[in-house]
Amino acid sequence: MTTTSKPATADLARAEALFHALSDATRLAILEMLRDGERCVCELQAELDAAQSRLSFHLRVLKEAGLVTDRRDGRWSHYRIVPGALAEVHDLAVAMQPRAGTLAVLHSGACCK
Amino acid sequence: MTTTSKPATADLARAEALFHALSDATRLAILEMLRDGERCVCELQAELDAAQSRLSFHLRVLKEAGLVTDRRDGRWSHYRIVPGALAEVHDLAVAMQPRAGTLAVLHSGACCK
DNA sequence: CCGATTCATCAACTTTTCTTGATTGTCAAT
DNA sequence: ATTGACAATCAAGAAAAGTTGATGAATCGG
Repeated sequence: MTTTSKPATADLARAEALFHALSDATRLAILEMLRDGERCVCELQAELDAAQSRLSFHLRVLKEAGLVTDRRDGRWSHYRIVPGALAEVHDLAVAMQPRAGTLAVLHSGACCK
Repeated sequence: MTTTSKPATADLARAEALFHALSDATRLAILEMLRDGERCVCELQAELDAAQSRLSFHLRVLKEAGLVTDRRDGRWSHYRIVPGALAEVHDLAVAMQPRAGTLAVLHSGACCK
């Protein structure tokens, strides 16, 4: 049997990293742009009106979190969303939901003595 | 018709706040404990082995993000997960997914000139 | 080869977030 | 009333994250 069990510390770290990568307006805006498909850095830069090094910084954060990948083509770098990444976030949110039947339950027994 | 449209800035701010609240190991651990139902602060404190003021700080972050609520009972504060909150995260993740048919598309036209 | 373009990286700085210890308020028991 | 327990809040410091401007590597066009 595989009931809803306690998450391993690895999962915790993964969740932390993913959510952190998503906790910034610039990065969310980047992901929003990438929803339409691949984009090169200069396009992102133009549309987001962000300094080049700032953008580079945020792209790196997204990349290290596994949310995007890049592809080099001559002088240009193209970024795109990693297919499964958002699904992972999705799954995390589901896994964090309260266990069945516990929502209104006032946790058995009075708390602290 | 209601196609997948650009998210309003309000949504962006909300997403940012939610993800930020979730981007910390202590807060994730708290939420994990609350999955079983309501808990008082002293219980969380004991199980998480965290200083009282530290816990209070994180509980406040979770509360301000709308992820938990508290209920005062005498000297004790009981925290619980806000039912819809995780679903909101879930929905955000879904809304961020690449638009249909764009995953492998190399964004029309070469980028920058 | 030379200059210009695209982008990553670095160091210095600013801002935000987290932690710690102390204080304060509230409640309950005696 | 006094005492002790629980928890929120505060101020100060430490740590992490984000910004900026400069430098350098790689690529392309002439």
